[in-house]
Amino acid sequence: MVDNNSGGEADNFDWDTEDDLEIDNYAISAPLGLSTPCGEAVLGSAEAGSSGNSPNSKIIDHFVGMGFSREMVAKAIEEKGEENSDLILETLLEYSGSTLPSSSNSKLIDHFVGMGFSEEMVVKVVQENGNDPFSFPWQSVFTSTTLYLILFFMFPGEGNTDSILETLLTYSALETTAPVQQNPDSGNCSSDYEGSLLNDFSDFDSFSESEEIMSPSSEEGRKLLHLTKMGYSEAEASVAMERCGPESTIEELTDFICAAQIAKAADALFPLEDKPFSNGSSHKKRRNWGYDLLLRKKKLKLEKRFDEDDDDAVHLPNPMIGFGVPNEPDRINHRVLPEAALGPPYFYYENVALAPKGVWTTISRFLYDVEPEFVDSKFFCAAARKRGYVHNLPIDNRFPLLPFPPRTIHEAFPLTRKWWPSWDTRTKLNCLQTCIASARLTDKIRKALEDSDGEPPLGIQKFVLEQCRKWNLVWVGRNKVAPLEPDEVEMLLGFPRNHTRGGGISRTDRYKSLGNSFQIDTVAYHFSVLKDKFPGGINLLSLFSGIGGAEVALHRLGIPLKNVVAVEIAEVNRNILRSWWEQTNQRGTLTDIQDVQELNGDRLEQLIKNFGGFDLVVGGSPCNNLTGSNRYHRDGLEGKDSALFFDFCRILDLVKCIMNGTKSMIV
DNA sequence: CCGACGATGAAGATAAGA
DNA sequence: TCTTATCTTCATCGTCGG
Repeated sequence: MVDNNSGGEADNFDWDTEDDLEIDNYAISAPLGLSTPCGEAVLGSAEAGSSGNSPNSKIIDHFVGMGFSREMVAKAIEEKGEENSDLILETLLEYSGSTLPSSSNSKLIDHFVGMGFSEEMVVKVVQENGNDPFSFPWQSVFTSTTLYLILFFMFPGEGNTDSILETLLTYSALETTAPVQQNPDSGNCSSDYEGSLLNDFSDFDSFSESEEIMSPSSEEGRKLLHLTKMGYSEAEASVAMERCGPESTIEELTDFICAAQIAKAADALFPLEDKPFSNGSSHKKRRNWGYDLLLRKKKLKLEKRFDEDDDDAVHLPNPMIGFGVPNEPDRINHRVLPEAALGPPYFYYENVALAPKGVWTTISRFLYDVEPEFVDSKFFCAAARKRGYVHNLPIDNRFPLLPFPPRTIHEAFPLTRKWWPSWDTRTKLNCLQTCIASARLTDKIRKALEDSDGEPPLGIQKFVLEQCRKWNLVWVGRNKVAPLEPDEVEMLLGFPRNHTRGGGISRTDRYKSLGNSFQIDTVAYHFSVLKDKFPGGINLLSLFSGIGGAEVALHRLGIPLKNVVAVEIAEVNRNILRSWWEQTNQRGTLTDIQDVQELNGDRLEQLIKNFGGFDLVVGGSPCNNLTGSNRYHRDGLEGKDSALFFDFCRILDLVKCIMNGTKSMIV
């Protein structure tokens, strides 16, 4: 029931997220309550500067000293005059929708009070959970998606994302966007109260949805009233409504307000992030990135409706050759990239092509609106592998790795030819997955075939073919099919033989690591354009590097690897890459990092300072919540693992900011 | 605890047909 | 062009034996 209310009803309004200035302006100058006593640290508007010289600067300082933002104070004085300080204070409190800050309490408490929670309740929760933003009952305020994004990007590397997600999942059934109303009488939030609040929401939403003829002004007034009733200040509500448009729902508005509050609070709560940065603008961009992301996400949510009607959704090319593959006509040699997508660095993102609807639209939007290139690796080797690649590499003058790998099953496994029945007409294998067929299945197939002399009945043929396709079985004897051996998978994917063998890895893990990897020839074809550009070698940031598909592809192209930073969670995979690195006598340096969470701005800054910047950022984030093979948790990009895509975005964005900052300092 | 094994469909794209 | 049939899918979970 609750889910019905939080179904993300989206209305059409112009959400101009590209306007960084406007976003920054809002995040910095919007009246956000008393939650950020040091808010003036980020206040840099001309308005504030000029007010310092005015006669009332003393009184401004007085209120700023109390924890109000300078801009807010200036506004209050402008409205009420500077004579009556009580009136000004009252106005300021009205703006913030809060009570007086308690100077002895932590910033954390102030912040939540500023959000509309009763101080009593906040103190209680903070005492119970400690000053840990991850322990706060955020789920009562945001939808799980919004919450995830906010926590994820505002506090990178802080806390355990798994536990956040667990909490989110637990509460997702009770999802609500209602903030707990500040209630001086009760001071706590009973379930009855929440229920009535939710009813209010459903009433309101259905009302606004059905009554389209209603005049905008009265509807706006109604929403404003609703928001203020919920504990937000009038100023917050009106700014949110202005930004979200006249048809926005209460859900959108509350999320917007809270996101803005959190974005600002993050600055105040974690001054660590406020370290002086080489370039001011890039720093500012860094700070607001999570917020910007939230806006992008919201915009997308709204646009989905249009996409459904306008058929603007990403659709797959047939044949799936992307901008072109070797030995096929219809090649595209030129494209215009959005300006924001241009390097440095080059980036390259990969994931399964057949993801749930809307996923690739999201991926593309988050990666600077670059159109994905969908390629099936069956044009490069004997196995299918339908993947989407979003990258900003040039696409002219690509060349393939030589020699060409075997392109058909018979070329790849010549010894199986004599056992291949005429009614099995496969010439290509299906996608190489992470699991293989069981011995019992191949035994069952053998027995079914042995029952008949010569040509088996059509029913048996159909069953056997079905299983062969499903499990990628090959014929290795009379009536005998078998799954591929790990070294055969290595060969098909373009890895050196025994790449994943030994060193303590189990057979199951070999299949798993290989099944999750790049097809080298495909990726190398795309990377080939870099060879002329980096004759002296390349600095590579390899996220979710797995068994080192990107590294192997570059190496096979003859592009020297100077400095490689590989981020990979699985120890067996890190060992495989390290082992390959040593076996191939690499001259460069390989840096292991276990978790993408470790890669925050400071760490990246340090790495970039050491290497002079990354030339290429590669990543294929987990697909297990996207692939059709997943029976249980095909949850899309918000799934437990596939959400790591947003880490790719985060890190890529950081790299871009830091490198541009560094560059402008040098030049 | 680890590794092997078997059971567990739905969502879309694609092909075929009307 | 629209409907229908066919095909494919970087997987997860519980159990069991060691």
